[in-house]
Amino acid sequence: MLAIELADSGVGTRIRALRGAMSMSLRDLAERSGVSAPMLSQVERGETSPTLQVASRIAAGLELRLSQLLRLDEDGAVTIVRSSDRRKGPSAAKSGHRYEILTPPLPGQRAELSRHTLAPRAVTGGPGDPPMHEPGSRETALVESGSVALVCDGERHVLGEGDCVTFDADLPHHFENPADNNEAVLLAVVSAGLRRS
Amino acid sequence: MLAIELADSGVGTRIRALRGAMSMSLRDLAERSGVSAPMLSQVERGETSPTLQVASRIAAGLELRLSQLLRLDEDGAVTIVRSSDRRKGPSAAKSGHRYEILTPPLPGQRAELSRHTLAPRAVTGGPGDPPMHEPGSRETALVESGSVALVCDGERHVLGEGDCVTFDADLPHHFENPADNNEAVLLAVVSAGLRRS
DNA sequence: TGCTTGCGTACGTGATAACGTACGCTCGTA
DNA sequence: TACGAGCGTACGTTATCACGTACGCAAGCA
Repeated sequence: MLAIELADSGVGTRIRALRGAMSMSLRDLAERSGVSAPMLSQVERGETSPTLQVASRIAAGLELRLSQLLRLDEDGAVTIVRSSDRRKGPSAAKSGHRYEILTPPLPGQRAELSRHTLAPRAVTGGPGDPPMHEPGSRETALVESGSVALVCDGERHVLGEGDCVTFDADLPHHFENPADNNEAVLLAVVSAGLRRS
Repeated sequence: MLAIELADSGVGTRIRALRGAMSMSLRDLAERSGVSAPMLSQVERGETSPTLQVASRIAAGLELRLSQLLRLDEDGAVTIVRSSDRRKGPSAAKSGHRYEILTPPLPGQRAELSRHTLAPRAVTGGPGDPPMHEPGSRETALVESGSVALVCDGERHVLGEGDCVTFDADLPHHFENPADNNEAVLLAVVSAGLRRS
């Protein structure tokens, strides 16, 4: 009816380009994929939206996984967060702890990278800080400069510049800067726990 | 007819799991996605193979891109190219690229942190470098010092010091140091694709 | 010119995807 | 027990996907 360009998500154009790049005819790809040549033609021109079944077969004929084929036409495969354009935590007015999140706020993001700066004697875990982590998540922290103490589940571990620590992020924990004069900077990677089914 | 399990690529099961994780009913997702509840039910049970159109709408209702949704069920079937067994990469004798892996080789580790150093004009992806990443994985790179160009899926992105980029790590990609004089250092976080539940 | 070979696309038919409606089911609640 | 309210699924109809066939077209060769 009104399906003027509903199906045109760009996949068709991409398929045609890939097929051309492999110098295959519609019938060639038809034989490889098990999808009829007229069907391929319609899909390539965006006149119809194939089912996942046939789309998967088409991708296979192009020696791709369907997700790979589709991803080519989805923006967001590459996301750049400029140093000037960061999500920042609250300023370190009182706590002496400030941080910025380096990874974009995309769904499907499974690891979050953040940089934390601790003033002398400052401690993470103040009000406004990310309170806790999802069960099953793990955290890796790399000391960029200065010195940092990790207090995790009651135990205290002192880390020097360049040291790297990995621990279960769903345990109660916080970082401290034990120095009296020097700022400390650390990078934290929090990887989410696996989803339950 | 014979369509016993033709449509069962597992995506239905995955949709049902994701919907449950968000504690949504079929009608909830129906409203969000614009796909009827009975249709969703059939898709979830693998009784029918949705078109790319509706599959895309379903993914949107789950706040995912279709490629992300599909990728979750494809990783199990694919051969895994392990990045590296050793903790340290080869010395940068010729390529001008050396790296070290900062995270421990523990089972259950879902994010790997590594630091890469690129000599002037050096390029990653040489022989001995980790060739590619597991399907479904994503990579985040932070430029510690110098300047770096990311070439991902044919497109080139130039990053300055402090910039951070996130992209699908199973796309063909490599880093270059475009400078003639200065070394470049970058941190890379590779988060593995989700495994089957 | 005429024939052949290959390309991509219009056509008509059967299969099926997608919809709206309505049913059976398990809960809390009166 | 009765009764909504919520869930997921069976049913029948319509839209359309997917196929096989057949057509128009351009290029290579007698």
